[in-house]
Amino acid sequence: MLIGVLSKRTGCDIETIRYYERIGVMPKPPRTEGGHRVFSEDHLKRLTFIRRSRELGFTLVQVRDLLGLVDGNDYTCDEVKAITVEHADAVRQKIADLRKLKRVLDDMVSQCNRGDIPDCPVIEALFEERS
Amino acid sequence: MLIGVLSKRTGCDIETIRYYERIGVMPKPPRTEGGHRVFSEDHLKRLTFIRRSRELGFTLVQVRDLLGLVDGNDYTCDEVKAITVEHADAVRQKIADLRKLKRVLDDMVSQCNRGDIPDCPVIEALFEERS
DNA sequence: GGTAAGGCCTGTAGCGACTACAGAATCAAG
DNA sequence: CTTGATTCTGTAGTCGCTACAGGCCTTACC
Repeated sequence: MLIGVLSKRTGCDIETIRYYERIGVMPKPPRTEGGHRVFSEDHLKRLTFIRRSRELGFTLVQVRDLLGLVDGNDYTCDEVKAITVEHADAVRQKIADLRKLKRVLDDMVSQCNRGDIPDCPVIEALFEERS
Repeated sequence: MLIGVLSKRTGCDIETIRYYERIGVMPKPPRTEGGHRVFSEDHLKRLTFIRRSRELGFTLVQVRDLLGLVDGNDYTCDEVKAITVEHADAVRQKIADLRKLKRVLDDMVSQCNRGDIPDCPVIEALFEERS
């Protein structure tokens, strides 16, 4: 399977696949005589794992860690769980932050009902130091 | 006021202030004979505006747009509102995405109660293609 | 006036996770 | 054998900073 096929089957951009190889999360595949990469089903499986992890917001460092556990083949559920829980916590924190932000933005917008006159309350709010 | 003072009064890192000047969101300040930057209260006001906007998650491009309106001095409330509403929408979308994500992560973790044995359900889930 | 400590300067490179080329080589189909 | 699609390498760009290195300037104290 050439890189274009792998790309289509995983939904992962060709450039990104090559990038993953360059940084070492995907192994270097064998090549044709002309130098084109040839991928196997194992490669597909691994790339799917990476994509899925990224979709779930894991960083590439975390993906590398997870893959390290999988590759070592001696991982325990607890190790994996630890990485996942840590990530879930980070997501929870981010959601909380964004909600706070959203409230402030909505507040600002709600004061904005004066149509086309200047002296916008949003601008004034942005010149304030805190909230 | 030298850059260190401005930094302390705004909470904005010195390197960042210089970066803002480089990309043109902060104006080039006058200098001492020796070449040190000298800032005024206007600079402080502008930097506060930038910081606050960034804290609220506006991109620097949006900040530039907002500043453009302020600088032009002929902005209308509607123009500012449009930028803010657009941003608020993006934040709303991001929150929704993260919540979906969090549910998946929590689901995965909740299946993870087998202590120190291998065969982790999280890993298995990551090898799946969708959810 | 001398000196030492701190602050400031420029320029460059790095982060994360890609994305976007240019210009050349290779492959598959007809 | 030719054509057109695919793939190759290598480099540079994105965003919003951050982190140096190796200097110069300023200020306070003696």
